Amino acid sequence: MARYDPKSAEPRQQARWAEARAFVTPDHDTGRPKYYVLEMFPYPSGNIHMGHARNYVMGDVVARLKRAQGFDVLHPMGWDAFGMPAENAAMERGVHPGDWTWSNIATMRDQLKLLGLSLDWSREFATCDPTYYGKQQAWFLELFSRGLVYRKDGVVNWDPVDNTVLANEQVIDGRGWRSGAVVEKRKLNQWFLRITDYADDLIEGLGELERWPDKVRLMQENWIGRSKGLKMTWRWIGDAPAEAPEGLEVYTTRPDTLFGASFMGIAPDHPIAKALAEANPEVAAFVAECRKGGSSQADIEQAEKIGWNTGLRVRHPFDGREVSVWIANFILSEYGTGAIFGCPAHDQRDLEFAEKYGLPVIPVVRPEGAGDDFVVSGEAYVGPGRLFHSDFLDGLEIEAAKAEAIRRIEGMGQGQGATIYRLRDWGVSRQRYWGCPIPIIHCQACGVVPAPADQLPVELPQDVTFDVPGNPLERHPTWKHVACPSCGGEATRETDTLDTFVDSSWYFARFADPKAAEPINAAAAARWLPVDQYIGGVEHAVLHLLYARFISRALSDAGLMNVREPFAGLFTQGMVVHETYKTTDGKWVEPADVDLITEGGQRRAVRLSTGEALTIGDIEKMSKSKKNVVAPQDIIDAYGVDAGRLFVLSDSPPERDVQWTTGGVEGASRFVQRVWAEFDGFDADAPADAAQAESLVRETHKAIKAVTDGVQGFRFNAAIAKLYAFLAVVKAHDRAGGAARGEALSALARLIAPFTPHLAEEGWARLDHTGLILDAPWPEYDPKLAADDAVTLPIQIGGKRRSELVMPRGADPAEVEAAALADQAVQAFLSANGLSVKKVIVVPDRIVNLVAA
RNA sequence: GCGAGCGUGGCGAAACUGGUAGACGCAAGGGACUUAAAAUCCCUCGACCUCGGUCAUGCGGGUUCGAUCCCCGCCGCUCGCACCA
Repeated sequence: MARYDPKSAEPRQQARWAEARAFVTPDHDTGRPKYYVLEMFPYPSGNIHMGHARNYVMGDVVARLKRAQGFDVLHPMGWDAFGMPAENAAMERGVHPGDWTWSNIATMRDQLKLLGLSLDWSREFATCDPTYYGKQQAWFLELFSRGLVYRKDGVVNWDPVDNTVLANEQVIDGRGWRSGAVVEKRKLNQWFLRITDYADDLIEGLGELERWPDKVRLMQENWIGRSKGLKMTWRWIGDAPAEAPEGLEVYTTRPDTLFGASFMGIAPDHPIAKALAEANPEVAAFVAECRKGGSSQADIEQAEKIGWNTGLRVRHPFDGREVSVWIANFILSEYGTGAIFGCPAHDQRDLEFAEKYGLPVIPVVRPEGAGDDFVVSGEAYVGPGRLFHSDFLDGLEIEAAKAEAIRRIEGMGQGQGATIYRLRDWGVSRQRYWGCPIPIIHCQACGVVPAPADQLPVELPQDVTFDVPGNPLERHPTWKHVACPSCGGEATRETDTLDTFVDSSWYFARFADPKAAEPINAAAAARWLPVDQYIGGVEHAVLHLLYARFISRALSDAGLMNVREPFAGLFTQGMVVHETYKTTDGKWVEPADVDLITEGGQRRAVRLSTGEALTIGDIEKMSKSKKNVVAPQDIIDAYGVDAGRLFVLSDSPPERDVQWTTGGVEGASRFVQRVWAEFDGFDADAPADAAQAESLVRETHKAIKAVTDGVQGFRFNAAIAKLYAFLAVVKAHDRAGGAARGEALSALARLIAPFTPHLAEEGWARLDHTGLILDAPWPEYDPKLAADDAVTLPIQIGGKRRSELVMPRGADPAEVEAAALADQAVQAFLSANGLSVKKVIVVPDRIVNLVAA
């Protein structure tokens, strides 16, 4: 009996699949139901790492299961190939971004193929290919013609390291999501996509996404940040500032507290504040003071509220009081109208401000039971209650008071109920070379002119230089100079390129027919979309996943697509993490150079190359900087890809991080060997022991049920545990005979196939099945065959297990009760403790509980 | 601060709708085979003790015949958002 040799088996089976073109998805409708499995496509950084491997193996398990269950499965792969790292490589090494990217793709494609994934490589594309981004330009212009693309001067997030603009979604804790540099504010003329037009629709759509994690839906909802309130104007007392002749417009979600207003606040960069600053150096100095202080967590918590009394005054719309207008550092110009009315009694920030500047604090909502003497200090009252000190609102509950206040203000013509959003339009201009050129031409005479359809794709020039900072397209000698398509005069191309998140916001639709002349082949998209199961990291919860939902809506409204929700099911997988090791002088050491020793319950680490003792550090995401990386290639060389595939899924639930350990993958490898030993030792003519045969059939069907449920429910770790247990059962039934064992092994081969496809094929062939296990149907569960004749019922007394009872399945509860009461151990326990049975609970085929006293 | 999630052996974790807590794997210990080691196979493995029990799913309460699971209040960790009016 030979050991299983993955080194020969895995290439052999991969060659069989390739020869059969097994994963090429048919373009025509076969009458079978469709299933579209997609993993977030990779950025071609250079190498496939363990995180990629786990992600793609998960998708592969789903793809292989669905295929066996009779679906036509679309499972494509491509490359999110534009982006900064290619330009960094160009700057550091003088290599062209395109050459660097395509060479990485070639490497990673080969690495990916070693994983034995059931991918349809015939549909592969890279977003940096003009045949892809040209189509993107086509739909971009369609959205432009529909008014969803526009240009405006705006304050943007500027990443000083990457020298480019970032979308709000790409700024994390005040830093660039890629570079980690502190983001600056800059004023630039930028292209925007009107995602805010879809704010409501994007929120409504979340409700239907039942197969999305609640967490992601909630994150998107919070990101869009819809709030309902009142936009109203406060009329000036005295001369009106030129910037706001009608009055000061504010937004509030608490119109019920209007009678508690004690000051007005405007943002330091509100137009009125700006005008005042220009006229008065003292105001300018104050405004500059406000800009200090970062946006990190600590900065905000420590930042003191500061204000400047402008001397401007407005009149309260209800009681006619005079209210002074302050510039305040805690008011955001980008949210609402950039101005508020301050109600210190019921807003913590307003309270801190009012207490600092000695402004009145007027409570207007009091909790149940509080009297007219209810006062607020130190902590604003934000709980429920009824209105008081509020004239016509007195006695109303908060919601009713809000409605009444809005009705009155509307009646006075000083405002109306309004819904506002935190979501901003998506700034897509990037001052970079390695991206999709924005297909726009600027003409002195005609203004902004779209590139004509017959000039698409607007291709990137090849001859560019990276020896100086800035945008190579901008300084290219000829590229941007073109004739205006409209008047024929001298004109220049837009030199900004699109945010790479635009590239990934529609690629899933392109996979339906990647060679189509139009951006999206309507018939193919109708067949395949939406993606039935999408798998990727949770880090894209409000980036890629929100953009893709928006673009799908926009393209659908433009008639280019037919699915508004692109991803019917979403799964966010955890990372691969690994222990870290450090020398005493603080240098990281890679796991391959570490020996782990357990002595007297203590684990310690020793460096293999030098023998020195190492410190065992935290378990962290695999990263080059911490050197805690294990390359998929090395695992494949040492254990075979099936063992690696099995281990990344076996040790933790897929949504959680999995800790890579050598011991763990060795265990998986042992399992592979043991499974092979069972296949290899199979004798179809072995005589059968009837009882064992019957028992094995039962166990086989139980395993089919458990594994199928586990895989379908994304509980891969539990499914694999059942497979381990089933193998032990098969081994134990060594006298079950050729027929029963043949069936059990056939089921085992098919059940492990999604996880260890190469081993499964080898076993399938050894069991004398013809053809590929890929084409074999998923084993069918028969509940009748899985049912035990007898069940073991625990007997509890007062909720604690005291004995057990073996009864026929479906036994009459009265009989079970009688048998439980007659049980010797039960009788002994009762008499020893002087108890008698007061009540008997029988849960059929599960448990018996005796209530005794 | 707001929102969400999670706390189970030495470790990763199971337990599908409230019904025998700890499946499966790792580590550890013992044994078989071997001149020896590796590999492989078998056994043990939550804690405590009088070996029959007692206590155990972060802590304290509650509901229930019965709670890892449901409810209330704490504590801890992780993630997301954050001066959003």
